[in-house]
Amino acid sequence: MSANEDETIDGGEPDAESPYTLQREDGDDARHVFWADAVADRVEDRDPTEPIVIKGGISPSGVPHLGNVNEVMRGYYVAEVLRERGHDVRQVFTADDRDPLRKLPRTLCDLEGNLVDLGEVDAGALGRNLGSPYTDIPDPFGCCDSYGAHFSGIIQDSADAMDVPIDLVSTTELYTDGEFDDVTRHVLANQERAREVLSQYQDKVDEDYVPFNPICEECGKVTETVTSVDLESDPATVDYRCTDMDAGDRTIEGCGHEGTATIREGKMPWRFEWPGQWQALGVDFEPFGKDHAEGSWPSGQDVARNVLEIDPPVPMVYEWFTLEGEPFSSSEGNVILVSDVLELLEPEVLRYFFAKDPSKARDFSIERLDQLVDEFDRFEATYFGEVDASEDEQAFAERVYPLVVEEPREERIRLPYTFAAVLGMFDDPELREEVARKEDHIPEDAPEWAVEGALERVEQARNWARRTGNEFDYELKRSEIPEHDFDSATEAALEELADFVAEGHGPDEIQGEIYETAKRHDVDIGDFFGAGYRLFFDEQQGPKLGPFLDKVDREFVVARLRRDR
RNA sequence: GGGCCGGUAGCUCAGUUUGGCAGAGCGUCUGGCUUUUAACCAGACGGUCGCGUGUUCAAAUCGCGCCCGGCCCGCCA
Repeated sequence: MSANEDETIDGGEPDAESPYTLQREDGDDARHVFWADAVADRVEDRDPTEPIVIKGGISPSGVPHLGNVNEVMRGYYVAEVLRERGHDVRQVFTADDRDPLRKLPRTLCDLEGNLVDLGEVDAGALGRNLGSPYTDIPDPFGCCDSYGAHFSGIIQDSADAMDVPIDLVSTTELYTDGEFDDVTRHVLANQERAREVLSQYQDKVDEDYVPFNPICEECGKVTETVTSVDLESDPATVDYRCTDMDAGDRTIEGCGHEGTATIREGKMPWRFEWPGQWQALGVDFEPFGKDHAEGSWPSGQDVARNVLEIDPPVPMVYEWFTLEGEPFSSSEGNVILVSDVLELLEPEVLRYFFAKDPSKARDFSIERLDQLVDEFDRFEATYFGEVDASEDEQAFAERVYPLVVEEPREERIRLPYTFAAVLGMFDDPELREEVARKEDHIPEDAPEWAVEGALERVEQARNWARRTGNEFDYELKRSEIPEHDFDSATEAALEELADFVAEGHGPDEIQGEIYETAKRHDVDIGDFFGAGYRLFFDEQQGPKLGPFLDKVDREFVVARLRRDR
């Protein structure tokens, strides 16, 4: 915050601390190749008490897609850097599960991450719960304690799958367990101050605004009309009337009930709840998406300083990324979960993706996933000094690679991703290994664990090829011969090639014979290969044919070359 | 309309704080691997660094103006 010395703390003006932390490094700070080091410097500048607390959080409102993983991974790297520097760090993740359901999601997902249309669950039950906190709504899948618990659980699973230790904190529990008592009471005791501060950011804040929304004991909905506040009770209470609530383009009707709720039976509005979490949890750093940068953050840090009288955490805005060039949208089906991604690549590749500069907008593309994996492979090879790389690349790899993988091990083997995809056409693991060795992708003396690790990628790359249906998705057309139309010369050449294969030759001989046969019959070599790919894959291109024909059972190959079956 | 972030090769991205020859990988093309088809090797092609302008010996980098995309400026999170 030393870049802007002139911030005003007179209460009349919003403070001007920019959340674009990565753009505001001070001249006297060391220059870092890794953004998390710059953030860690800023955290240390606060002289934080241990453990240092790093937070992320989302509202468990529906399908937790890959974009939400920013909330976990960005904090994780800062946490790891601080741990490296000898600090005790706690990474918490709040499930903001006392938020009310404001509209019906069109798409949900089960615990395995399978997308499920709203129509396939009890949509009526969900509809009756509009306006109620996520933790009070029954799980539409019936497998968890509540709607909120269902989606929080998926977030926890995602973090586990990426090997990131988080303390998942339920915001509902912060209220019900009384951990929010002090901060809620403080805000209510300083209502006027609270109104004064927030009114600078929200026009709707007027004389009647009370920064607490009780849950109606009659209908269970979060409601907004508080008629009086009693701070003498313990816990404090509010009287309320259950009135209509605006929710986007529609209104959620209140039941009209008049009652009393304790401050454990409701919630603060987000603009206070967020800073309240900073205080109750002692947060030192929190990354957030760019949607918060010009709205919640300015008001949040103002509330922190001038209502709660605490220092807000070090902020960091991250850019959103897109999926195949389009925004994430579960209703449009443009969504992908961590569990989906981990069927396509290793966790460390995904961790690498989140180690890149958070201030850059990026696209995550399944179609071109091979580019990301290749980039990771190069990053890894750079760390081990196996490729020529620029100074910048080297410096980045040296600094970041150890944080991305569980343990740097030089003997690790990475099959090139597209090669692995092609190997996926063999179901037999031994065959995969044999071909990979033959093509020099596995060294003679490779340790067993490294070979196993390398072959795991075959399964993932095959999933990728199948999912995208791309040019690496070779499927041996075993059961039925593909449609074909060859001239007589080609047919004669195929006969001869069949005879050659029937005699029993090795992969290299078969490869050579393909050329020879084509030449003898005056068939264009490219066309002849094409005929082979047509017969076996119903494609125009394919894997190197000699070794392939050598691997598939001979009887079938001979018969197929003769077009017998 | 106002504020903020982003825009670098066909694609994915480094490089922008602290000005110093425009970079990498992939793709493409050419050649090689005593035979074009997952691989490998060598080379080539590929750029108005969104546009304009100012400062400077020197600008992708700094200033100003503009264009495009996104986010925020109601509510909610």
